[in-house]
Amino acid sequence: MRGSTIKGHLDMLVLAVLAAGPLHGYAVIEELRARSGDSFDLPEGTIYPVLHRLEREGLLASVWSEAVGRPRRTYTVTRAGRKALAEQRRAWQAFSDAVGRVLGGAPWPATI
Amino acid sequence: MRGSTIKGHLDMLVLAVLAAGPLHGYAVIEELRARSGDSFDLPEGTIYPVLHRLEREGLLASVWSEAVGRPRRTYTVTRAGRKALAEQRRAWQAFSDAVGRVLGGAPWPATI
DNA sequence: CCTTGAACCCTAGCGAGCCTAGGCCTAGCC
DNA sequence: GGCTAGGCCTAGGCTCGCTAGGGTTCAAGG
Repeated sequence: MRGSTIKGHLDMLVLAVLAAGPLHGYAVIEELRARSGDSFDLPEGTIYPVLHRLEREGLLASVWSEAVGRPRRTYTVTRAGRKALAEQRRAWQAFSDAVGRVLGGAPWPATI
Repeated sequence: MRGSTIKGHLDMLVLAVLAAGPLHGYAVIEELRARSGDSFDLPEGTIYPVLHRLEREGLLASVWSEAVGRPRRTYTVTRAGRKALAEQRRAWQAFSDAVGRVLGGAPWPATI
């Protein structure tokens, strides 16, 4: 999954894995890779800025923990974050459905 | 559908509507809007550059026609365009499935 | 007649956002 | 000592959709 097919949906993906439980940044990358079945193999330079932005926007909160000398920053989804995630899931569904209709060639959704 | 959720998938969408039959640029916009159920309402400044690029890449071919004084450029999908579309459909399916797995929370696809 | 709006075409440049490419630290193994 | 894996970070590049502007003809309305 190269070339940024992901564009515009990354926030949702990060929020989704963190909604299942707090993780530190590096673990978010591994979790995304695992859940997607190796489809999403994102570089650190992609994830860290997203985490920082989401925290700045109040959708994530972070705490520093000390694990055997190594400092880690663990992120948790805030209440606002869960709300945003729910909204983004809806948007994804709408987008995905719309793409499906265009690809399917049907001018109107088959299921009304 | 604002904010470029579409990013990275627009080529596929344009190829898809043109694969159903030749259209001119303006009609591509209307067809995308119609098929998506008003989800994709793209400005001309988005579509025209894409059409030009796809033609430059050999995925589309165009002819100028004269319709009652108004010149039109009608686009057709080339053989290479159909091949690219097929590939992009596969990529979309893979992407969409991967997103589904991440959102679903399953580390492995439920349907093997 | 003149304006408005729809149907068509086009392009320069902005801006959001992902990624490349670098940098830093500790722990553990050879 | 050197190397890898686990962890953190950021400046800047590049891609690409979109904004904002430009043009034309035709039909309708004032």
